[in-house]
Amino acid sequence: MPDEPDVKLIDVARKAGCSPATVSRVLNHNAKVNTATREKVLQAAMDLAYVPNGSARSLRSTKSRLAGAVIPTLDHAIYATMVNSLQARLTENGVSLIINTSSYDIDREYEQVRLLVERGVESVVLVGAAHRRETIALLEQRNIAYVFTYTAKPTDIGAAVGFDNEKAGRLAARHLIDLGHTRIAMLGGITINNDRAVSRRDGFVAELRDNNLAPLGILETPYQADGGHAGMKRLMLADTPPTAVICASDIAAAGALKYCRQNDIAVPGTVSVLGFDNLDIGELTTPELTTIDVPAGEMGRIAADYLLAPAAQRQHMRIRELPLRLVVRGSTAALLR
Amino acid sequence: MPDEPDVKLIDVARKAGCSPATVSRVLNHNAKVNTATREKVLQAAMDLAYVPNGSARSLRSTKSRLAGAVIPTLDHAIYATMVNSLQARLTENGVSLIINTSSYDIDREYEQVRLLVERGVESVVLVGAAHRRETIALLEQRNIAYVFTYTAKPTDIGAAVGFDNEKAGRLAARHLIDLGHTRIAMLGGITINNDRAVSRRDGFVAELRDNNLAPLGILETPYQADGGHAGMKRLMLADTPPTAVICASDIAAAGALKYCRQNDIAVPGTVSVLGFDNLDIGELTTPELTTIDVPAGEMGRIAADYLLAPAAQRQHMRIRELPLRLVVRGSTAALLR
DNA sequence: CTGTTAGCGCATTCAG
DNA sequence: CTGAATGCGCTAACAG
Repeated sequence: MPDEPDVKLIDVARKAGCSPATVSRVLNHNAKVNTATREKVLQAAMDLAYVPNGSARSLRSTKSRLAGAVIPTLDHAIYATMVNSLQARLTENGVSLIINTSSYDIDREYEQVRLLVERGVESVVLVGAAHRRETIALLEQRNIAYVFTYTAKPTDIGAAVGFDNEKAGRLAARHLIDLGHTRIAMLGGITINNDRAVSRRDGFVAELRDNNLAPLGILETPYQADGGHAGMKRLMLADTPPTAVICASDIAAAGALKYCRQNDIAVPGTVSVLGFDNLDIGELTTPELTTIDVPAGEMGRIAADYLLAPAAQRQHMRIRELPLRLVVRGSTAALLR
Repeated sequence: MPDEPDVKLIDVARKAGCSPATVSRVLNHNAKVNTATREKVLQAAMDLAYVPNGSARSLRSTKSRLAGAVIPTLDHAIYATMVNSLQARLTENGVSLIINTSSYDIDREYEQVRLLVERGVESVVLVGAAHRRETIALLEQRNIAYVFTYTAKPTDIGAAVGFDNEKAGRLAARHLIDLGHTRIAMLGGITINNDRAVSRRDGFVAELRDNNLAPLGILETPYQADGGHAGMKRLMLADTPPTAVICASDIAAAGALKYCRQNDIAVPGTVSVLGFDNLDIGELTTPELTTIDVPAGEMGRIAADYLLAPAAQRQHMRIRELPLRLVVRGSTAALLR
């Protein structure tokens, strides 16, 4: 099946016996076109298996129906889930999504955004509130809509949909304090270039301080089971081991749990473990994980709605703080005396 | 910062004191250009923060540097991981990736592919070997490179990178047979529109038959923990419960494990449980999961390499069957008599 | 309601 | 090595 010369709009016009403009009208903004000719055009397009040329279309109309997302990685469910719903919502509205990953590196993020701009995206989804000046400047200058996710902290100009990471850190600490713990450690995320991890840590520390407590230790660990495992080991072998540990993610928490199981450390008897994200895995470990729910899917959906909204309406949608929810399961318990 | 009128190639030319053609040459195929003027052009482009217009570029050159992927969902690590490495490899080579999801529906898949064609993608990644005729015809007709993943079964014309799903089914069965099991059930994936689940089931049944065994039951379950939980329940409450169960994925297997734990059914003492995919979660359950490794990341990388290769070379890369690996951990054991 | 005209921004001929 | 000219396929004005 050799490639027949691509059929274009003008071929459809010829076959339908009308002008290219009319074909364009039928295929697009549905401006008033006689029903009879409309049918003929549609028929002709069908017969010829016509597929419009998006490049030509964008070039002429300066509308690309393209959006971009730059996320740290797709290899973590919390981002994959967000992108999944973002993509679904955008596609429902005829917008295609280009995805790029930054590996948590804001310089790479900038490069990727540049690429997206080059591709002609009309909107961009970013993660977090910390970005290079150039990134934002570029977006502003090209008049591209953008929104930050996983944060509720917009810049002067940017919008945000997500949650307050500091509150998240406080919420976690609060839960453990309420259970009577005083020796609380954190197995936090890597804070370099990750403003969300920073805020959560700060919130955690602040909440302890407000209760005249100090963290027993703050370790940073990648969002992986191994990291949680190794971190828990360090924590539990210390002179003064914690009675409660806040983990950067459910994955890390599951790794921490594994360390405890392997070493006959009772959870939550000896040490309480708190996860973060509310991933599926939290219900599959033994004990099941107490965690903080991150509404990833909803974030994707809302981000899409924001970007799809007419520019005028966007003003009123600039901050969308989603509620944080503590999910209490079996891995945390009151401190035994 | 109001939107200054977008700077275009001709502006760069003016600023650099040369013709647009020269600027184009500098920015692209690096055809011989005097080093001095090249520098001036680069400088001017920098100063003006010039970003080329991709649409115009593609329209003129008929090269879009765009690829597309249509996968069932991003909400399952096995696909997200593949896409993650696919994207990384493509980006390294200046190709952007548009992602669409089909929800395991080949009619939707066709729609998405059409959209991708419209966007001008030069190559497409699909999952599995079962697709609508129209999908393949469209790709062939437009001369778009495409590759199937998670399968080693190419069509007459399409390429494939993945593994033999029937072998996977057989491998799973083999492991349990070797352990002395005869009452073996399957908690398989939904087979509608999923040729891979079909093949794995067929391989499973075939291997049993080759050993004069018949499956004790085959249930279909979505790739979720709940499904595994519910399926395991049905299986274990049957008149003749199995002594070994093959699950569609590690997620389902983890759900099955949970059911057993809740009901004091010993794993692997009373029943062995075999997972599939080798996700992180497999090392975090109790017991840890015996599973079959699916090289998702490698698939993405290889698929990218295939699509990036010059058309001539692709002929020699059409099938790439990756090895399947049984990962034995604690959830399977020899049958006790 | 429909056709005609004129580019969108760029890469590619073809001459110099 | 460089410039001038010519559309890529389509849609937005403007007439009719």
